[in-house]
Amino acid sequence: MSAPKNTKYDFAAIEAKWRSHWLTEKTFKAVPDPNRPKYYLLEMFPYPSGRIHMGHVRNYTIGDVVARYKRMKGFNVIHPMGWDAFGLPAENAAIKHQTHPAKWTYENIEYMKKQLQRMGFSYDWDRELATCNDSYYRWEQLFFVKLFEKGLVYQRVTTVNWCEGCQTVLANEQVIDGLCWRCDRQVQPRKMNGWFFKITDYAEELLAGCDQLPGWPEKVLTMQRNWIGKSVGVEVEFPVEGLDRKLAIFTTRPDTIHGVTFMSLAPEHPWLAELAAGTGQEAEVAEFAERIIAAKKSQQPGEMEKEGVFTGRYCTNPFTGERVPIHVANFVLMDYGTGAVMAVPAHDQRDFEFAQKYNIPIKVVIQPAGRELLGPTLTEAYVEPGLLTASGAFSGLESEAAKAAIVAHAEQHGLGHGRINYRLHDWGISRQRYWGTPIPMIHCEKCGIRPVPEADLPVVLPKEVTLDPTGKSPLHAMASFYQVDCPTCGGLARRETDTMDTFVESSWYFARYCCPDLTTAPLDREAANYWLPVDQYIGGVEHAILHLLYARFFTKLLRDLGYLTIDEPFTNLLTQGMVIKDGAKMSKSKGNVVDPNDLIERYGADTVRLFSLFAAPPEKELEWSDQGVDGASRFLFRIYRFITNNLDAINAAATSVNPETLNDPGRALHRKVHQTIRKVGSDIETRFHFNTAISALMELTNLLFSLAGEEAKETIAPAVVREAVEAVLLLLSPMTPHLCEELWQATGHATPLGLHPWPGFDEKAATEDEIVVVIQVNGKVRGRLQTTPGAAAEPLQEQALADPHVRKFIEGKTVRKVIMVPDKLINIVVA
RNA sequence: GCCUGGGUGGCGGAACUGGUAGACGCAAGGGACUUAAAAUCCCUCGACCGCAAGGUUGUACGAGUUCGAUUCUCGUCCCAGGCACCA
Repeated sequence: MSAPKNTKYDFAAIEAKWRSHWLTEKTFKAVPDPNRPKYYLLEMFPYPSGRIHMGHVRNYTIGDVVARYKRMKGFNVIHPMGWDAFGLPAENAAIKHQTHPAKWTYENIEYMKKQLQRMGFSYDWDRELATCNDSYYRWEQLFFVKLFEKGLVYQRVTTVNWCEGCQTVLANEQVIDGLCWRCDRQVQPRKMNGWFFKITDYAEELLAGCDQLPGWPEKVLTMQRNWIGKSVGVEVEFPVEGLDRKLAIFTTRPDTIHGVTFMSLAPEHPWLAELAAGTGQEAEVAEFAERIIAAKKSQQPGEMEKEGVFTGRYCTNPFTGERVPIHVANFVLMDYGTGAVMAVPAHDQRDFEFAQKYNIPIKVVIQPAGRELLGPTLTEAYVEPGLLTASGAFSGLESEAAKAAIVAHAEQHGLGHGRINYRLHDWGISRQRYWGTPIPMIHCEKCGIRPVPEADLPVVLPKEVTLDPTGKSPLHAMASFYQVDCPTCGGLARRETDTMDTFVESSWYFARYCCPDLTTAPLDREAANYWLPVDQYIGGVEHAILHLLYARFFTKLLRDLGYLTIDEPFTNLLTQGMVIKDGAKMSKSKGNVVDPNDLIERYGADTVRLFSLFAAPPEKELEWSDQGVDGASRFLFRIYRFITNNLDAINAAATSVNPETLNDPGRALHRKVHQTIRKVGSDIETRFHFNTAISALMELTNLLFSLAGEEAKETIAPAVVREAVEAVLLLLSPMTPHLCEELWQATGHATPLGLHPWPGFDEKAATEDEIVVVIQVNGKVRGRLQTTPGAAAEPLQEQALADPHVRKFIEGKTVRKVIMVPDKLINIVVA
């Protein structure tokens, strides 16, 4: 193998060779081995949308480097890949192209799998799974039935988020700014029957767990904490005048309860008509509520002006006995707390604005230190803590103490009780579409809702269907599917025709990878105990709430069903940044999309991998640059050329270096080799900064080429050159595995690099024997001294003071002190 | 409005724990090789002053702490992401 000076290497041939080698040899097959430490590396699996995009390339390249690195470090690495294969795009594409979602999906999987293999990712393909396969989703149905029996799954009618475009319901997490997360259409409230997972039962544990995840980015944890939205407060009941009813409100500010001057109810509050009845306000209240509810359907939520109407009825403040008028207000939410709010205009900005608009009294009950507030002169609500005033027996207490005292009082006198509220709602998982996991439930008129008996599972999604162009699920009208016998009474019953949210599949796939082919149970205890939890999870931040919260929740569910023993699925999380081009996210509409296929074709997979690692640290955005790719490609060509042009010398060289016998350039290269091994290892290990690891390797090769290339002035020991070449190949191999394997083989190695141990470094060899110490005068660099590490301070200091250039800056001034930082600098302070 | 991040050359980005700011790469300019181009190789490259040695200045802006600040503290401005009538 020898190459003319300037040729490029045949990356297509080299990559094809190693690609098929890895596949046929099953180099990356993961087998449990109790004697070796395991390492579970996982990247978020893709939706098989057709072809991979640059985001996948980046995500999976980062993961692959870590997987390969950990393997070389001696870990038993599991690195699986699969397909998040249920979902709407398949159904929509099938409708559009007159095909079947399964056909579309499996064809995409086949194509994308080839693409991933072309990138050289070190997956154990024997563990591949697709969630649309009944061998996968059948277990999900089993979980569903078991959870139903435990009361963690239930059905109810509620107002849901309906997307007309997708013809289905969305979870709260899937509604972004009032728009559908997938098609950007305005979401509408609609009353519907649906299935829910009781995630709120786990709210507290999910929240507390955030403190047990030091390997997660703080940003993601903050987002999850906010989403769960815990607030501690009290529920108090206000008796309604003239009706045998008590109006319940939730508040986190019981300390302000003596300042209540009105009540506000949500427009959806079920008591409105009853409250207004007989007061003369009936028509106005009904009309107002209707108008506001209608407005919510078409308008994006946002800050709107506070508005309301008096219901004509009063209730009584149980603490003061005061009469409190009840209003309907547009800013009160029905689905948080009780849908009714006690209004304290002096200490809540919303209530303040409302009270001003409708001339409702403002009663100050909290006074700040050092000034006195008066209701009529307030310009905004005072929301900070302070001392209670005009609050009966509680006057004079500090707000925090007053909260506790007032809650205690309420509980003692039966006026209310302490309560914790969460912003998090139960997870609605019913989807009215076809391409998903059938919900294994049966509706019987006589027996009610019955789960499909375990022996009858799975409920297979029927393949022979004709899709309706509107998106309406064919299951709803498919008698052969929905007509079943009731498992309890045997009478005619109706099978549930909704399917599950696809986030259910992605909530436990990481566990199924431990035993993807097991047919007798969803999970193999032993395998799961060995491999789980995932040591490192890598994916986009866009899943910070949705997928990552659901997966944490499901892990706890499966633990409580006895399938898993872990509490948290992912020990460490890396959220990689987006790939952008010309400052914007790649998108068809902007026309700035880069197709990985074209790049692989033109530069080879190794170059594409190298550039995506080099251009930015993983958590930051990556600005794609065509010229940058050229640079990465040049670097690999230079390595190839150097090694092939010097192959005979390298192969003839001794395999160990004797530092004693080296000349200066030889020692310099030897030192650089060991410094580079140290730096690349720590850059990958401690912070995934592949960009600096690569730049260190570039420095090493630059030195190697200048000292041992054709322009070199002095010849250096071939053993050092060999050492340098081997270090470059080993250190670079997780990033550009094909080329490195090829050159590794060419330099006479029989075992593949992928299974070779990561090189160690010699601290002594890495130590500089000459260093430069900077001389500063008043913090400004005025000179430099060459010395050896650990040189004595005194003579150095003298040398510094004697330096002719330095003298110019000291002359005529007194030296106040001299600061010495060993092996770094000398700062002479003069005045 | 609130909560996170972040602001360093023409560009992507380096700088460990407060110690030589700008590693590495890209672009640009100059040169070598070539009939020519591509490729490759060599040199220069924050700004200002200077023939040079060298000096001044410079990490969004303004203060502060320190012998010394991109790094720590306070204030201001700007950008990105998340949440947003949650009582």
